[in-house]
Order: sequence, then structure tokens, then C-alpha cells
Amino acid sequence: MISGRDRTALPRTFFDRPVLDVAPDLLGRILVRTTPRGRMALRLTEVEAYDGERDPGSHAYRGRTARNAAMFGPPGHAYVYFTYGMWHCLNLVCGPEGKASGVLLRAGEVVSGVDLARSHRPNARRDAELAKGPARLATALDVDRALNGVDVCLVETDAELPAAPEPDGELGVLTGRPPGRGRVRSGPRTGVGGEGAPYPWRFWIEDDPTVSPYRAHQPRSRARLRTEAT
DNA sequence: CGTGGGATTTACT
DNA sequence: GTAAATCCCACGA
Repeated sequence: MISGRDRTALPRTFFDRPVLDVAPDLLGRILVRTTPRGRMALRLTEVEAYDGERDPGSHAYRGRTARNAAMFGPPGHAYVYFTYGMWHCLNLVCGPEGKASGVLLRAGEVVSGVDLARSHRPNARRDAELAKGPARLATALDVDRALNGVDVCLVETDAELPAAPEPDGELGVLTGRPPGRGRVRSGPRTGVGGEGAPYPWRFWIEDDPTVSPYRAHQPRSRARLRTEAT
């Protein structure tokens, strides 16, 4: 459940920092998704940092395109991309405008609106699987490209209020309760190969049941399969 | 429990 | 043409 002290909205300055600072700092914080059918809240448990045009694993590595334009925009906005022909993934844009860095939201615990999230993910066996993986997370929260570029910082911080209002927009991020440093782990990013593979820019909360299983990059072309068979 | 293949569009070579 | 920041189901142990 979300208590009053979790509800202060994060200020835009939270995202206007290097992505490698923001990414682990997002763990334990609350993503709020509001749709015409209701509101859901997700405690973030796993994220990955993508560091702009210097990061070979980043969509921005080869410069600006129609798809990645939101990454080049101001921090505190969403970047939603479509992949594998059927899935959406949600990122939060970080750093100074133009640096094109972002945090992929990979997993979380649905702490409010479980029934609504389940209606988007009817095949999920357990609640812990509702948002266990980036495409599952987006599906559970009914996120698609309609949210690409939307502001996630629509509510001003007011530390005097014990329970600040939840975000007015379709997406928002609240303070939540970040885990202690000892509970945060890092390692290589899931499914990222090539030059971007070595960077340990995946961050997760240790022992949390909603964290997705790590999978190394797996080439799947027939040419590569033949190569590996010989 | 683990492994393997199919789905299905977009971006880029 | 082919790989992609993925998921799901079938099948075997």
C-alpha cells in the first residue's frame, strides 16, 4: 500500500542529473499511472540506464531518429518505444536536454490498482508477475506510444504537505521509500550485446520477487546458429 | 524445473 | 534482409 509519506511528487530536478545517478535512485519509488478506467501504482524494483549517444546499447547511439526523439527532449518525460513487433517499453528521460539518456523501467510491484493491472495482463499467474519485465510492465500499466513524450512531473513538490496530491497527468513518479544501499545490486543489462554488453548498468532490489530473470544477449539468426553449431 | 521456437513491426544496412 | 532494451506456450525431465 501507499502511505502518505510516499506521496510527494518528485521534482523535475530529480531527473536532471546523470542517468547513472538517477537509475539506482529510482528503485523503491512509486510510478503512478492514471487511465480512464482507474489508477495504478507500481513500486519500481528493476531498471536499466541508457547513457545517450556514447552508449552502444542506447537507442540514441546513432543519433536522433523519429523513434528516439523523446530521449533528446527535456528530462522528466516518458520515452516509449515499440519492439519485437508487439511490445511497448517505458523509459524516463534523464540528464540535461539533448544528452538523450534514459532509464528503462524493467520491473516493479503493483501496490495499488492490482485488479486493473490484472485486467491488462489476464494470463499473469501471480501478482508478482504482473510487471516482471519491461514489456509486461508497460502492458500491465496500459502504456503505449500514446504516452511517448508525456510529462511525468506535473505535480510540484511540497514537503509541508503530509500527503501531496497524486499526479494529475497520465504518468507520475512519487518519492516512495528507496531501499538501503545494501539492498541495491547492479550487473550487465538484459539482452544487450556487442559493445554495450560489459557495462553494469542494470540495477535491482536484491531478493525482490518481482525482479525479472537475467538473460544474456541471444543472437537468433540462422547464420549465427550455424556458426555456433560448428 | 529448463529449453526452443513462433509471433509480429520497426529501424536501419 | 535481419536484428531488436521481449514474451508466451509447448514440450520434456
